[in-house]
Amino acid sequence: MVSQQVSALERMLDSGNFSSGCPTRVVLDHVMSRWGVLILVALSDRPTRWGELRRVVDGISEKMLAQTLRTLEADGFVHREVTASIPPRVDYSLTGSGGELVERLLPLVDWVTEHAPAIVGRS
Amino acid sequence: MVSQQVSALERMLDSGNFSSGCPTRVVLDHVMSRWGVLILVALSDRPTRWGELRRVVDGISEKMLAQTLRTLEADGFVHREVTASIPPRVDYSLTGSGGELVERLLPLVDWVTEHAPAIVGRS
DNA sequence: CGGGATCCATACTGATACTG
DNA sequence: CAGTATCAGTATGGATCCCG
Repeated sequence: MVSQQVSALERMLDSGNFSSGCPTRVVLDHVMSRWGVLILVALSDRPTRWGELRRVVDGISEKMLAQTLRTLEADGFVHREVTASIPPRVDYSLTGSGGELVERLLPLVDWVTEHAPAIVGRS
Repeated sequence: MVSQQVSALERMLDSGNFSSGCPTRVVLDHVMSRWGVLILVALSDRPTRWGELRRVVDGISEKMLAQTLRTLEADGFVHREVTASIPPRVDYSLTGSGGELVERLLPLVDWVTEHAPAIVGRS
């Protein structure tokens, strides 16, 4: 099934969906942001600690890691669990909602991973 | 099938995949950009003209529309067809590669569209 | 170890004007 | 109609320092 019954274009035009500032656009901006995707994919396997995320998401600044995690937490995609110890420990994991989202994100990321070399190579 | 055989986290750590500046990251940034997603989804239905894209992708500036289209064209996801007439006419459509990509993009966008109101509502 | 606060550079936006 | 060019204002991201 390549297409959908009601075309995406129709839905974008009708009913104010996809209008600037609508809920869909807001969430899409969070999820599809440069770092949002990578963090969600990194969490798809298992709960991960702050420092581990920082290493695995190559190139992210501490600011953007914190900011993106807070946004994803506010959206209900990521759960933050603090263990009060010395040294302190914070684990991040996907919520049920986050899991559903990542389930739909991985096929896309996998496809890009597979085809990207050929694409960039010929630019 | 919620998960994959080899965890995404492992793949992010191993083999320099997902390292900053790698082809996957570059293409991902193009596709997952604020406007990239919306333009690709808008084109999923049928070839679309410049002016129509401008209207359907609410809030985009002419500058970003032109820039994003050029990037997606360079990546081989979008085809640009000029009809030399008066008035001039330019149609944009998905390439085969772009179609495969959008096929994996739509389930994600659909899921977000369905769940976004509840998410933003409780923030 | 897990952040918060701050400052600076860049990227994006919006408006306007101009072209083939 | 389908763009390109330019400029000024703003949002976003990165680097660094600091703290519990």
